[in-house]
Amino acid sequence: MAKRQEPGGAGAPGEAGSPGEPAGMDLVHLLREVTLRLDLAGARFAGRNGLHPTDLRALICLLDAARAGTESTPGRLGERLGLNSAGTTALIDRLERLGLIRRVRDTRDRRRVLLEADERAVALGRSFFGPLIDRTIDLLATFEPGEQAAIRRFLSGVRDAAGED
Amino acid sequence: MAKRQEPGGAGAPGEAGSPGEPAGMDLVHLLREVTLRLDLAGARFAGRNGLHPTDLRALICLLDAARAGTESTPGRLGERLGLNSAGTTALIDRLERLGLIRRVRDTRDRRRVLLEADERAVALGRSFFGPLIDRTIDLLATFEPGEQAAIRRFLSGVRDAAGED
DNA sequence: GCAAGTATCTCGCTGAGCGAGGTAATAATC
DNA sequence: GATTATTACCTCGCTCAGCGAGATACTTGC
Repeated sequence: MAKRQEPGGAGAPGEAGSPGEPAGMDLVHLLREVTLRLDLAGARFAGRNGLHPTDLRALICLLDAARAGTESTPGRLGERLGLNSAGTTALIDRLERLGLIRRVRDTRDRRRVLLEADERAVALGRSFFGPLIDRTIDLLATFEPGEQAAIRRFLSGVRDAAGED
Repeated sequence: MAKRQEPGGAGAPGEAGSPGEPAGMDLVHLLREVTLRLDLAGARFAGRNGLHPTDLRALICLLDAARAGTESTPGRLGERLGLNSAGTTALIDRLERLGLIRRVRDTRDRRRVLLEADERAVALGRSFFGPLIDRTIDLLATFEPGEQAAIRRFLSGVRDAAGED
């Protein structure tokens, strides 16, 4: 499990990855590994709570939107998760059956359905992200403000780079 | 889409996120968003190439192992992806049917099957990660060495934090 | 009021992944 | 060196997430 003990600084300096790879490549692999680990952690948590990885991702989207003060609808959620309308309906059915969200008809445009996250969903999200958040914030405290800004800028850049095709 | 335009420094100093959230929380959300985007990019790429998200993740694992000089077996792959043995067999069947990997009996321990990635798999992996790698490396070039080290250390920390339960 | 457009849902289907159990090969015990 | 346990992988039957196609309900423009 701890097989990723890189040479550290013992190898050729300035070329931490495999020979022949451009410098900075190790960071790309690291980033990839982070996403894989977070995915697996999400899948484990989801399974433990009787839901699927997609369900958890959907909850996160809904809580995100709620926090940002944006209204959530099936259409938006499906688009954000890369699901078609049928899959989105099934997803929302599952979440509603579990009592995590509610469907509410929009009174202005009565074709639309608004999705409201239940208190239970908030609690569930917190119980998943809580420990991770604590660890991340502790970790973050070990960095200088300038370093934190660099990390922030880097992640923003990667986010934008991943959004493009 | 660009709704995440935070106040910057205009609000209460040292409290960049929503009110009531601990400082550094914005970075946690950012990290989450990065993983979501990378996941979606992977799913899109997978779909475009006639395979599933899991298939792509499996390929990445296999290529990783090959790069690290480690032998790959169904058991290890399944464990790494969180699949049980039946699912792992089906996964390997798919990849083998597509000509992306080969099964080879280990001559030392003839219970074991070694998984070899085909040249096509390497090319496929490159075509997916290539653009992303280029952008990331370009992005990375805009950081001081000290900042790069901070990013590296942060990602390592998150990776380890996500690995624990 | 009617046609066109939009948001969501329903139906039938495919196939990824699971649980249970089977088959070789190796290791341990006598 | 036969017997039992363990390891590594595979097969079978099933469930259910997600897809494509089409239906339904509502809004908007003429």
